[in-house]
Amino acid sequence: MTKHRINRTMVIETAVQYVNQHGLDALTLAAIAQTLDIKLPSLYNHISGIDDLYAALAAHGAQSLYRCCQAAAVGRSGDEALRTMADAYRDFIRQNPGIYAASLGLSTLPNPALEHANQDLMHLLTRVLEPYQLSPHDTIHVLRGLRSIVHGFSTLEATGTFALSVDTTDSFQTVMQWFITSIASIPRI
Amino acid sequence: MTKHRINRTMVIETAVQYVNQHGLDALTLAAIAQTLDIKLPSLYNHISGIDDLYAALAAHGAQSLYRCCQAAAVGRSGDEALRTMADAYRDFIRQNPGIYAASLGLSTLPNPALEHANQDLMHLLTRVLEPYQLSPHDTIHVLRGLRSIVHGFSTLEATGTFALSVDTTDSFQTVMQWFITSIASIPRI
DNA sequence: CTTTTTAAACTAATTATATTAGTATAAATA
DNA sequence: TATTTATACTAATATAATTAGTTTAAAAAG
Repeated sequence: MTKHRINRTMVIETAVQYVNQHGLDALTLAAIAQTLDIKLPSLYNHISGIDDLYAALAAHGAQSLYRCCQAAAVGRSGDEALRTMADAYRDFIRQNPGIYAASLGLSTLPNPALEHANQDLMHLLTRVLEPYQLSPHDTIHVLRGLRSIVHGFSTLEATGTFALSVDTTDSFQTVMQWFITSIASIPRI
Repeated sequence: MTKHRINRTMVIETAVQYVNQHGLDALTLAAIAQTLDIKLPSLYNHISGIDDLYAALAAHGAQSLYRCCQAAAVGRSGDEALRTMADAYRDFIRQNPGIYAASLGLSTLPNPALEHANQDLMHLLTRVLEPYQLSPHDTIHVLRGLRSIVHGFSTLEATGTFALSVDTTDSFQTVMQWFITSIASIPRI
């Protein structure tokens, strides 16, 4: 009789698939155990509990999002880089709603891997903003504005807040273009 | 021996206080029952279950938010009205994080009262945008942009995503001013 | 190759939460 | 005053997370 030989990576990968298909709120250890064809308590050989799993999903999500944005920025600069990264960020949320929700890290526990990935993303955005020669102060404002628009638009879109009358991609790109134009008109140092 | 004579309004009000203090995720029927000094199953005389309570909180939150924004717009117009409403929206989220989270209505169940309150808010914003004489199409883009910025900024702020280096109110008002300036520069009909 | 150790599965039991069923009683009404 | 109704209760069930303790297959040591 063969043992299952599950490992931590398999548990997390299974949970990633699960939350993207069924939503973060639907995540239960019972569901993950059943998918892996083991009994629920056996999961505790690989994770220390459901909070550990949440933390792993959060870090995984933030790292995936970072790589996604990084890939979008390769070989581009200025307005075009910002547009492409914004589209990539939104697409990531559309295709990975559960993992993105996890990456917002509702838990109050410290999560170094999550924080590191978030910092990587901030550094990437900061580098893309360099050609605009903004003051450090204005750079922070722009970073916060960018993230607010992309995060806000995508989550409202995901929760079905927007009516169906007008194409959401059209709205998103229009709003992004307004913001990018605003950046260009900020007084330089 | 006196009976407690709880009613539905008291249950919902208790839950409102509770989620704003402890977060939406911490809401349990046991906690509400204990606060009201009754046994848990007695709550079922006033609500049909926890999903009913979630729905009631969502409607309550959206209605409160609407009244908040409405009050902020009284006696103001144009850029000033937009600025004041945006500040009111953000302040509402800061002061009522649990109820705002509930109003985003993660549940997939239909919630007429919630949808009605959301429509009221959209109509209010649409009226405030009238002086800008935008096309219906552009009005939709602006509404979605406004909501994305305010919602996105406030939720990222609430989850502690922003570093502490620069005052968040400064960032918020700066980003809002950029957006309002963008609206003014949209070609008219 | 055999023995020992370790990792990872298991069963069983506990706690917390939501829910339902059925009962008792205070308050409102006829 | 008698009846009805609303609202509280106790008791029991289902699902979920967790812990304790046991078994066994795989890996490592001899």
